Amino acid sequence: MPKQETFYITTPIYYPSDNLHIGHAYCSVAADTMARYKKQEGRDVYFVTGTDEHGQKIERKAMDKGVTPQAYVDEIVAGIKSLWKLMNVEYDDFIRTTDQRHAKCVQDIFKQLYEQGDIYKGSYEGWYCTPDETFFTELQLVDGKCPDCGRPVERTKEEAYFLKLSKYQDWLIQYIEDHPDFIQPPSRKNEMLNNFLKPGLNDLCVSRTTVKWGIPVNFDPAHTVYVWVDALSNYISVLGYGTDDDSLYQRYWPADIHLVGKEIIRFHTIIWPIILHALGLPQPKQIFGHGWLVLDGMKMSKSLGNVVDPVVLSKRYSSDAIRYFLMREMPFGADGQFSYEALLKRINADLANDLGNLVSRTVAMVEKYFDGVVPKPGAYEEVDLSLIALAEKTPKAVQQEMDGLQYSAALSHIWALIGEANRYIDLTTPWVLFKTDEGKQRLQTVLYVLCETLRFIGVLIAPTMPNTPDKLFTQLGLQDDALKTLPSLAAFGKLEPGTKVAKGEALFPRIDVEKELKDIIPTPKAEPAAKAPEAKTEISIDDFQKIQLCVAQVTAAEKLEKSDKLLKLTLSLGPNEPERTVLSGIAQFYAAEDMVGRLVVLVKNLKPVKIRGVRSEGMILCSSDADDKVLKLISPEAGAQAGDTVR
RNA sequence: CGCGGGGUAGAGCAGUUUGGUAGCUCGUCGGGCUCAUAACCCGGAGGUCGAGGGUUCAAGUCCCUCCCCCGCAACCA
Repeated sequence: MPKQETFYITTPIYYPSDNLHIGHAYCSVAADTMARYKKQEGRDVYFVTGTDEHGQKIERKAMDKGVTPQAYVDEIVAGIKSLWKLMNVEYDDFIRTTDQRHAKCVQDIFKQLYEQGDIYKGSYEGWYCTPDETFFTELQLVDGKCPDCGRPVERTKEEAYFLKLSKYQDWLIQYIEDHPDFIQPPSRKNEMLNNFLKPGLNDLCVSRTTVKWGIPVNFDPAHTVYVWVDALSNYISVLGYGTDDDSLYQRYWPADIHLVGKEIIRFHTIIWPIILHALGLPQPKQIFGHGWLVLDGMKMSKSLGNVVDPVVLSKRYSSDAIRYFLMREMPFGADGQFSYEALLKRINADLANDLGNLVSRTVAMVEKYFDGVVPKPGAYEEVDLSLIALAEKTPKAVQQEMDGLQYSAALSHIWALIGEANRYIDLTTPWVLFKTDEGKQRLQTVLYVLCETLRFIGVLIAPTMPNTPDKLFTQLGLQDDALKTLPSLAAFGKLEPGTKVAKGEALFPRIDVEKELKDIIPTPKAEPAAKAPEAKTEISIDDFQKIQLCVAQVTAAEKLEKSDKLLKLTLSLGPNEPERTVLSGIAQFYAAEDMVGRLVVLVKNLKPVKIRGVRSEGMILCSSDADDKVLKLISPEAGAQAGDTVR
């Protein structure tokens, strides 16, 4: 038997500090769809996903919850695995960075790089936040303070290991330029070259002594392997690289595609190739940076509270519908809008009306006109041949788009065929044919052509929608698995006449969009606390006392660059408290210079947020009219002192 | 002058590499059909392709200038 051509595809390993959102699902569904497609083509496919479980953030989250980091991630990972099951993401292996096999591999890689001089011991100079036990670079600081807690930081040195990125920089530039497909889409390539590679690489700090939740450096246990050497190595540790049995590594490496989000393409196209090159290993064939699903123009993130839960959606509308939407709605590689309205309209228009209804009307006619038996076709006429020709060329068109990871374009070819099939019914008017004997003869051919076209469609949608083809084939009465394969689409007409169809439930029931939007938009997870209290909602004095208000004096003010509305204010809270920085959206009403010296009312214990890179520690009170057109500062009368309590 | 991406009908997008009547989906308006999931099919309306200048017989597409939006350094796909 000839050796099958292999295909190795990966998703990033996700960071399980929290449950995943629809954006993660987007990436995994894309990888899964490609894996299924390549399997259909007959390739020997290996598809890997996993989780990147180390680091301080998880350490802290676990501590807050009062559990061990391992227990914490175990629970999240269980949720992630059940999500993939729900969404039919069928991976061959799931790698966790806390797996023994992974840790061993990382330690070996680290050691080898150290021994050959690509990793060296140096010192990491940075800013240290003592209460948080965290290092930050100059750039990470916000106003010279800790970006996490806002407290002052001190300049400190920490002993650390470094990876010599600089040594390989010229090689990498050359490699990227010699391999135009290495980084996809091409815009990402330009970004990497111009922004990072050409200005020059700094050596990368790859160990920490302050973070304990990680893989220890085995020859220097005070150190923990930090981030990227740990995370990126998963792509080969999962294949058993460096172990006694590295058969998977031998079989599948180099990867055909690393699918990653655009925010981490940098690490995958700079650090990872350099690690591999230093180890003397071949490069992955392609790194594809896809875009983001954005919600109202905003990136989806937990902190913004605008995440969309794929579990809720999949359970409510079926995972096939969600998968279809994700792959169809936006071109892969670019950002795309997510909205519930777009989702529901897609489901109705494409899945219920076009596909579902086509199946429904075809099967219904076979039942009505031929007692449910797929008829035997006669001679094809022009109208038949034109649909047949389209059906026959669609697999090829789909293949071309899939090879370029253009999922949306691939699906639109399939839907063009669905559209033509619907049109074909109108052109041939089966209900008229049925009225005469001559017409009935002709009707046999028409319905056969439709049934066979449905077989084509069922096979073609399978990678994107794994559950639907079986339902479709069952209705068609198609049993023979050999007719459910991609190669079986080589020629039209393989469907055996004589099989019995069975009309079943609607493949995709129509959704009442307006009603549904009302039900789903205030998502189950929406936080009522985020809303301003209604006028009639009464609160107790205890509730009110949770809000600490105080008088503050503006000591400095400036307009925030690139912002129409924001002023950056520095506030004094009296001699005993540190100054605060607060952003306020009043620039259209107050000039920065007029603010200095004013007394304002500050919400003191508001959770700090980072806005446009600046940390805002509180909020100052204003009155506003109904449309927020007129804002007026609330100021205490003369005589109040900065730091006074307001109640 | 930091870098990259984007600005095309009410909404969401394709088209820009290789200049040649501006296209798709949804929505909207009108018609057809009755096999079907109030579905399907046909047709119409709706765009100074961000602004200005240039090259050309011809520019959404090439060149120049400008404006606006988004992202950009370390564990957010």
